[in-house]
Amino acid sequence: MKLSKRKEKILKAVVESNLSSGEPISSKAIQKEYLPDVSSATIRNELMSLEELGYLAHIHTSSGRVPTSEGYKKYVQELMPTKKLTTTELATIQSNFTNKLVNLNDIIERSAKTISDVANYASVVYMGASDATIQQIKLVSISARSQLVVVVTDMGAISEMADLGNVSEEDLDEATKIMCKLFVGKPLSALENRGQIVSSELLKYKEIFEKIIDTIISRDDAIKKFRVAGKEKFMEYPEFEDITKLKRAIKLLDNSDELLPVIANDDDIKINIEFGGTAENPDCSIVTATYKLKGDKTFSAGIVGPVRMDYAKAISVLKEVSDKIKDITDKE
Amino acid sequence: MKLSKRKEKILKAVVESNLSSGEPISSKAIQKEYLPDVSSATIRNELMSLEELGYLAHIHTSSGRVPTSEGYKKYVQELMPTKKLTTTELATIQSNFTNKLVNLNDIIERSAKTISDVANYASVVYMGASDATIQQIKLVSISARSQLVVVVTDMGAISEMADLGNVSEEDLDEATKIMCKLFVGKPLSALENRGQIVSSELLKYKEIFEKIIDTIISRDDAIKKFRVAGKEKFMEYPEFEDITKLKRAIKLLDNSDELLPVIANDDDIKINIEFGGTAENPDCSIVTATYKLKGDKTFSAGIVGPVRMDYAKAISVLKEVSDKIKDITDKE
DNA sequence: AATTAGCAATCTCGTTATTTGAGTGCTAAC
DNA sequence: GTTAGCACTCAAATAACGAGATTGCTAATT
Repeated sequence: MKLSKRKEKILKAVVESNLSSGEPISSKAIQKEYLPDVSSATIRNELMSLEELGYLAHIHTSSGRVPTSEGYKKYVQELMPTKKLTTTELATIQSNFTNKLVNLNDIIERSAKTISDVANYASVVYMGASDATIQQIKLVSISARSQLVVVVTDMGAISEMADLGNVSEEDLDEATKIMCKLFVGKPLSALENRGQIVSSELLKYKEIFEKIIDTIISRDDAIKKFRVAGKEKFMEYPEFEDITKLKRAIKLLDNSDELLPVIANDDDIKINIEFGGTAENPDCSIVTATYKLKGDKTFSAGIVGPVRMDYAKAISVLKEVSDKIKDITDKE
Repeated sequence: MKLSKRKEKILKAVVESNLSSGEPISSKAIQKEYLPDVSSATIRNELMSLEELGYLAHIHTSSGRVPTSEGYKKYVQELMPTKKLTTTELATIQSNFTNKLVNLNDIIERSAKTISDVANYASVVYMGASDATIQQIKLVSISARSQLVVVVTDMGAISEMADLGNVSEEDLDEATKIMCKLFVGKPLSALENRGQIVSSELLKYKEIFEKIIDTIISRDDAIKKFRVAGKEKFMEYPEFEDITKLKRAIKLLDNSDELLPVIANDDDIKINIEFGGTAENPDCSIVTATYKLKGDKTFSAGIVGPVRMDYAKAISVLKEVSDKIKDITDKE
């Protein structure tokens, strides 16, 4: 439903005041600071009406109004001015992405940290793919009984120590060659269907291959990478001074893999906001940005903060960082 | 100074009561629960004496006694019974170290997590060496313009993407061979003194080498590995309900590299306790265990919790985990 | 019909007083 | 050296009170 111009103005006033102060606002204060042309009584009438519509709430009979989650939603969707990041903030982001970042792990770590630092809320970043393509496999002998298995995919390199037993340098080279021949260019999931691979060459090194495949498959970060940053930011907001609320919020981030949309449907960046978070976590809001990258990869970043969040800034930061990621990954 | 048997009993009672309840204890309660044979008045006299000696303190005229840091220290050093871990706890630790853990990073991560989980306090683990010996260097071509540099040392493997420009497969192999010839068996720090290496073979690939060396040196985790776990455990203790204290404690862990003794002087495990932590952080106690591993490595693990900490358990956990580490690293 | 002024009613918050109860420290007796 | 007894101290809980802010309603005004 469409609100009257004046109702919009008032809702905007309540939200923005709450955003900066965290406190409820009174009709008188609205009049003084936002709408000097009408009386506080009129504003009071409008407030009552907005409350009936579900956008505002009352703590008790005689204290000012606060926006509900619905109110915040309305504000973000219809009333919020787009906020440009300051040059300082843009510079901070820029400086975090100037260094060469070729390693995917570094990229998501840096992203999470940057988002959290600039927005000043906790953040979580995900990058994943439905599958990854194997580009290289190398076996490096370390000591008599231990070897390093390196598998390079378009999702980055996994290196993992393996205990293959006593294998000669020649056998190792031979095994490497065979594995490359069989698997390079294939998807990582091909390793899992090992039963289907029948190869006379494979037979000789069967035991070794089994171990290597086990080693790789056990790495659940091979095609999915999560990173959380800035949990401690919650401590800066009075909403979370109550330690039980703080605990709840932190717990939310510990299960962050359920927080982000991990599949992008669109080439364009898609912003989603959960106002008042989940049912168990009504104190948090979650802003997420998701999009497709080259090669069937999904990038997804989220900001988790209080419902009283600077949504405009959160969105700007997510967009800015997402752009940087796009730049980096497109170059490859 | 040696305390009388009865004073010892009373100090023990105060500490143990405080340990479990967190509250001050009164003379009457001590009588009832710990020393039914003497009157509360006698106990009061002893309490006064113990207070004069600096082991106990008074919040105000009429509330029970709490141990001071000195009191805790005395307790731990002379009065504390050694506490065996329960079979469940031992099993938990065991299960965390059964899987093959060949990767050093995994070891310290697992150690930190295990310590934190079993002791129920925050933990920090360090493993480092004055230097690491290079065992292998490999360059793996990923795409036309990017390569993976793998350097294996006795401190684990570092793999890092590098942008060496357009290098042919043959040149890469050749460069690998030369680097191995020059550096395998040498300490990692040899890479830093690159100026001293004059080699005619090196000249051809000078640019590549420079880049590789930069890549490796920039990894400060090559010979020093830190891990913190369980920061959120602080939230479970009433001492840290006050959010400013919580912040202080978390900050302490963020600078955890200053927390642990990073040089072991002795082959035997050495336990150290800072009662009442540092000057800026009088609410925390820090229990550390340090010892030498094979090959000039130092292992150091710490537990950070409230002064009112279960020191017996903390020490047992650190010892148990340290033993596991010893087992693993000795096997190599 | 919309707006406004006026006012009673409501509720929070800070202050002050009062009480209660636990615990100590001292003294004198054992 | 130990203990009983008791005055004294202090924190924490409770109540009472007033000040201040804000609403919601009603009646007057535009």
